[in-house]
Amino acid sequence: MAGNRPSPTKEKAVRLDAAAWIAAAFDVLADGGIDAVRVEPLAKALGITKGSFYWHFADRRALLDAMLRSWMEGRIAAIRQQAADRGDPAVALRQLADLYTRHANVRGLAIELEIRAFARNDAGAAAAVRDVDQARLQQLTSLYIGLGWPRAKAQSQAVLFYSYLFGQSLLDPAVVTQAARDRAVAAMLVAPP
Amino acid sequence: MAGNRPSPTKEKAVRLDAAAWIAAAFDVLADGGIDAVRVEPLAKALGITKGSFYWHFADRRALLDAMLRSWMEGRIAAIRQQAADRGDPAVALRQLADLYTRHANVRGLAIELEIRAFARNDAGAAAAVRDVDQARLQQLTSLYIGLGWPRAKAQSQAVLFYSYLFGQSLLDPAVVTQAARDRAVAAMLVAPP
DNA sequence: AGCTTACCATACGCTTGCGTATGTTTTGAC
DNA sequence: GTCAAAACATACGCAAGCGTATGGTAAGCT
Repeated sequence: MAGNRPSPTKEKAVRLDAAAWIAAAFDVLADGGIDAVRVEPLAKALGITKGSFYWHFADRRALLDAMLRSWMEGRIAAIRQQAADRGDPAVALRQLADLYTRHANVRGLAIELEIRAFARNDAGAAAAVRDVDQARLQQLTSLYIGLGWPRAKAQSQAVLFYSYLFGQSLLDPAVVTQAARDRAVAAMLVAPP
Repeated sequence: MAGNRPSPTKEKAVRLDAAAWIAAAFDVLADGGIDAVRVEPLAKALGITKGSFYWHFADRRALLDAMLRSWMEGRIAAIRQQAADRGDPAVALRQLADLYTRHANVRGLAIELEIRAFARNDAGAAAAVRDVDQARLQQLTSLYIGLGWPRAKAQSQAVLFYSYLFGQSLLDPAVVTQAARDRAVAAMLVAPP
């Protein structure tokens, strides 16, 4: 026949690797949740068939595990990155608070929340979340210690800070004013006792 | 044949109503998430066929909506109940904190978290969650006002308190000591400024 | 050029779950 | 007891997705 060549417009017959599948999977995860990341719809979204998928992955579970590993390593790398920067602990805490309370990084937050939802019913996801939480809480604790807090209180304050950021991200933006959010953050960034 | 009467042991051919279906649906919701509440498995768990289900409900969505309505009305009724009690605001806050941070009401918390996860991808669920949050935040604000806080600070403190409870409930119990949780709660129950 | 390997397409069988259609049985009113 | 309505059973068609099997094509090596 005539017009049925592999690239009708401009796509030059892209060959995909596992990373491309994972990236696409994170896209549908961000809006749709873990149950939306299915291989056939994913293949359709990528303009390819699932023959490719089962070349790169053993099965659907392998993709999910790869996503969890990728997410975990990314988060922990980000922490090490930030820990290495060694700026003022106060501004570091404020930056973190702003990142989560002022709707920057919407996609990252969506992914995080979906993974946490997944973790409620999946041991592997729960392990990944646990490790990330542990690393972040350690980081936050050391920040509070850097501000002059005694160890025990720095730890509980880190728990408070961290828990608040996630809890608040679960609330509908309409029910809480930005001013209330800011005051709540300010209440957690008080001077050490 | 011989032993094939409708009730082999003691079940006396229970007739179900919509409420029974909803109750069973909350059970599988609590562990399994919203995608686990499917009509055929639900029927099997109830020892009945889906012929019953489609008598009581138009379709699966109708069940989900009924669950959301039931959950929302229950939560708001609980708030009114507690608001009517009119005890000491301090003990009321402490009771709430204990309820969420000391693993009482595991099932209720699981349901709540799953509904919140559902709300991320469903407008109806989001509306229910929003209404409940609004009512609870109002209640918490009035409690803080009862403690002597000025209105604006009472509001942001309520946001802090409420967000913390949920954020902390997302954390793996293993990464946070109970002592840290208790200290975090204590930090939110300080005297008014 | 020929061969191999990586990557993708196609086609199939299978399971799960939705919703519908059409029987049966149970229950309460009379 | 009769009858109508309520509650459930049974059986079907259908679609979505998983995983497999197998064939085809493009790249690189030699």
